[in-house]
Amino acid sequence: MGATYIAGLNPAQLQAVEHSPTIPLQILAGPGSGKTRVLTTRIAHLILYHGLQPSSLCAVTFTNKAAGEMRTRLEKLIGKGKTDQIHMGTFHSLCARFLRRHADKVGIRGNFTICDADESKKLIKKSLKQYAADFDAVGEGLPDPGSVANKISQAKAKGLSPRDLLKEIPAKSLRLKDVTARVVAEIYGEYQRILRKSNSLDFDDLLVFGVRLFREHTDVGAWCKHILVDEFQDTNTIQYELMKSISAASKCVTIVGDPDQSIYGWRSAEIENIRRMTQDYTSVAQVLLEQNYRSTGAILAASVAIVAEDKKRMPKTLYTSHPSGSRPCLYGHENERDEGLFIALEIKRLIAYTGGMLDHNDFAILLRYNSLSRVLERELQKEGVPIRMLGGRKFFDRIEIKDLLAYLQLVDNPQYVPAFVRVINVPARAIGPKTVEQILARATELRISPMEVVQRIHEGKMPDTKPPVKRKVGDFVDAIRLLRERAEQHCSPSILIPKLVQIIEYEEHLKKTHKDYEERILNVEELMNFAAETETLGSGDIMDPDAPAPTDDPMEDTPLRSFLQASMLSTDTDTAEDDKSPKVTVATCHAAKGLEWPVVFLPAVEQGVFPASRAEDPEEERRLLYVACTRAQCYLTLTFCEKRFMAGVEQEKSISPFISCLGQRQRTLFADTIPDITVDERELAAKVIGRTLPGEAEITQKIQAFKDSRRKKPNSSAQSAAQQQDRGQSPGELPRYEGPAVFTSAAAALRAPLPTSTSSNRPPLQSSSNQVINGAARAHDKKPILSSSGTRAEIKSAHQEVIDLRSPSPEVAQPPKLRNAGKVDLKGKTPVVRRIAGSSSRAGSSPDASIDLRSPSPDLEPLLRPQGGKNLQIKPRSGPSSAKASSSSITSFFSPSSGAKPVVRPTVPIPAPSRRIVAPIVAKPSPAPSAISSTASDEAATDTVKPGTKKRLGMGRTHIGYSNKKFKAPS
DNA sequence: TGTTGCCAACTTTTT
DNA sequence: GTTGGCAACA
Repeated sequence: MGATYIAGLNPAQLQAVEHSPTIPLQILAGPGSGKTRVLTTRIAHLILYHGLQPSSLCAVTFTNKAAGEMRTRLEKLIGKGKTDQIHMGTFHSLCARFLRRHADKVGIRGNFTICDADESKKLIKKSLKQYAADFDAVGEGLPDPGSVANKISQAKAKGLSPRDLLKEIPAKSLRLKDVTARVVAEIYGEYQRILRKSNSLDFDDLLVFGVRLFREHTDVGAWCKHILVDEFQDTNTIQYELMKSISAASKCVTIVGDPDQSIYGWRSAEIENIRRMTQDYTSVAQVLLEQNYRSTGAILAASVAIVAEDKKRMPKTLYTSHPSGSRPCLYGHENERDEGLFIALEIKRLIAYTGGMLDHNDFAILLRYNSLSRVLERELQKEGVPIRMLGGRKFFDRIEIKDLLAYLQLVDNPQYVPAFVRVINVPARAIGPKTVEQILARATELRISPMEVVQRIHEGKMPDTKPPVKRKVGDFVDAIRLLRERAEQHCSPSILIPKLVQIIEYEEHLKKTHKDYEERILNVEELMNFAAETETLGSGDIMDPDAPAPTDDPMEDTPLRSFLQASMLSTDTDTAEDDKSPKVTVATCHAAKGLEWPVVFLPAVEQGVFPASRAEDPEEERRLLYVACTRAQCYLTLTFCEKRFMAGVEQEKSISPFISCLGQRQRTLFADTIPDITVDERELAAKVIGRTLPGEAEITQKIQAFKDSRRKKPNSSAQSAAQQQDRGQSPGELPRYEGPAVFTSAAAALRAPLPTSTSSNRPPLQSSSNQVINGAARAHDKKPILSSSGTRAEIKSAHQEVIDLRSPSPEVAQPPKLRNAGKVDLKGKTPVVRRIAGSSSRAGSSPDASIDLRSPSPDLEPLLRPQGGKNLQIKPRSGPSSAKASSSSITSFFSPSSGAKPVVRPTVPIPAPSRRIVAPIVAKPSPAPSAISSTASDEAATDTVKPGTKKRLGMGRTHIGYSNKKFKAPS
């Protein structure tokens, strides 16, 4: 059938799209294999070809962002009208939608408030205090409320009730484990009671009640003729149950997933669900998408090598039609500052050497966890590399935002206790914790909400209240009442919020209580923008478009409620950013799922980070690294440090076992030098990402400009000379910096047993256009070409000048002494002033508000950060022989048998290599054997959002506080 | 009751 | 390097 929307699909993709709508289907899709495209095309096909009503389809994604992306694509395929009718969203948002409508069927009210993780943790913490004695009895302190919250969440994800938990615990046991389990079960019960009393559901409850709703009231899900689930490998038990109950009538399911990319086990995701589905549904078909359209062969090879070390993994064949390209770079640094600087300079270098074909939007730095971003951000800022932080609910977690939302929540749902507690004394009304406790106790006693209590006090209906309290709560009660009247007239939040801010004089409150009030006021404004945006998006996005629902509850589906729900269920990743200037994305590996960038950096590929020291499942960590690596299209750089500050302590680090276990292959899969961006290399990159290079003249000019900028660093020569002498070096001498990648790989190679399988040991440097990476080719695959022999890596003599500029680390390595000295001088006993993130360049920021002592003035800057000067021209590094010669000394240093604490560096300094191993480059990749023209398929298969193009990232807002530090690029 | 300052603990990932 | 909790004071 020659429908245009299926043009350009490869055979496997086509098979998935055209698969019978009545037979359950599993699409197992490797990274970059076009799964989102297949999913959306299948939806279009179900509607356009099979004639299914859009409103009879349910499409579930893992994040709002993915849902948005799917929506955009579908609108292009089938138009906005049809797209809007599809039930689309995350499991959570779908449940929320249906629960609003059918709340009464599961014993809740339609105006329930979604309790966020923060508030539930507070509730749990409060409950936990009552159990101090229990833990005292076993000689322990109270456990972390977060861990209790986690356990409760896990129980819910498995569909277990408090009673179910209690059943598993031996009665009267005094073992810590059992005491904890018992307390958790009891707190779980109490927590649920509080939530019910507050007319509130937490994230997990949305699913729990959702399952209950669909399972017990089959009519609620009767519309569903086909359900499609994305990222199925990350569904947990309750989500699986939800899928099952929604599809109970039709039994028609399509899932897309990749067991290799299962990274949410910690959130109770069950890879097992894939197998389970084949049992629960009859005659489930499987289609494998194994052609990668995203990455170069070398990147895919290295990524697959990492994940293939998981022996329990189902082996599969991934191949790419892209050429091999340069190998991912594995680069070591002395510390995280050097690492950050290296990344900053490498970003600049790649932009220059591609003549600006790449801009900042094309770069991502993916971190194992957020706190790794701190040093990195600073170094990037110093080098003027603009970044955006991606992910988290940072915006909605801000004090000022939570305060305002709490007011609105209270307006919508007066029973919601967490909001009441939060804002009863905001702005300060002299109602302290004691009074609040009394009000709460009163509420419990009278079986009414605390809001009702203060209303009665205010109205004088509560006789035994002391007069001051009556006076104090007056403003509060009036404010809420006024807002409620407006809300009842369906007044939109974008009007309500300014009104609220005005009547509680919130800006004045911020000025009084926060030094950085300006930022916070801007955040408040941003909240208004967000409100306006949700309104224009239309309620169809929030509320169920199906069944226009003339219910008896006049409060249902108010703009306010839609807004609150959107606030609770969205991450700021989903929301717009108004600053469209190109920025480097910094994100966690988890948040990067489903995204891709031409260039990806992966800092801290170290033991204790990959895998994270607290990680429970190392294989999941391995997969996480795999997911991160496979985000890269052209260039991938893994870095690690010898030393890193963690939790305020400097720790010796070694390279991640996920890399070192590769043994010999580490050297064939990864380069220990940064890629040499030759003309060929540039062209290859342009082809992979489907762009056109600027002319060579322009490129040459950009390169020259970059070189000049590295040479002419103001104030640098004197400073760096001083710096060098400080380190006992004479000016002009190469600082002691040894490319640790060399010695680590050497050490690792000797430590790890050699791989036995010859096929897996094959160097990935083949010049075929179609490359089998791992495992055997399947029958239905296009026959990939395998270059016959393990091609010897071509050794190119380095282009000296490029090397000089390309190796930024030595001349800019931080002398710790000097840095510390600077720190002490500046900070000393000076009281710490809260940092105002990003405000320094903002016009109108009041100069006396606060001073950021941590980012010194330009005059001090050179002292703290010596830059490479012209007297620091880098000598050619010595050749491979010397690197080899010194490997033995390093080996002993890294040898696990040497029990002594490792010294920072080997006694014999190892010069970094000038040897450059460059993967053979295919100038013109031949078309894939089976007839898909690479241009068509390239375009066809993009299954991800290109950062910076149409995607909207981050709440482009002034972020304050920990890990919210956004800075502007110095102009 | 509000404010300040110090100390300690904590840093995995998210709907 | 940041944040929250707690104690001491206004």
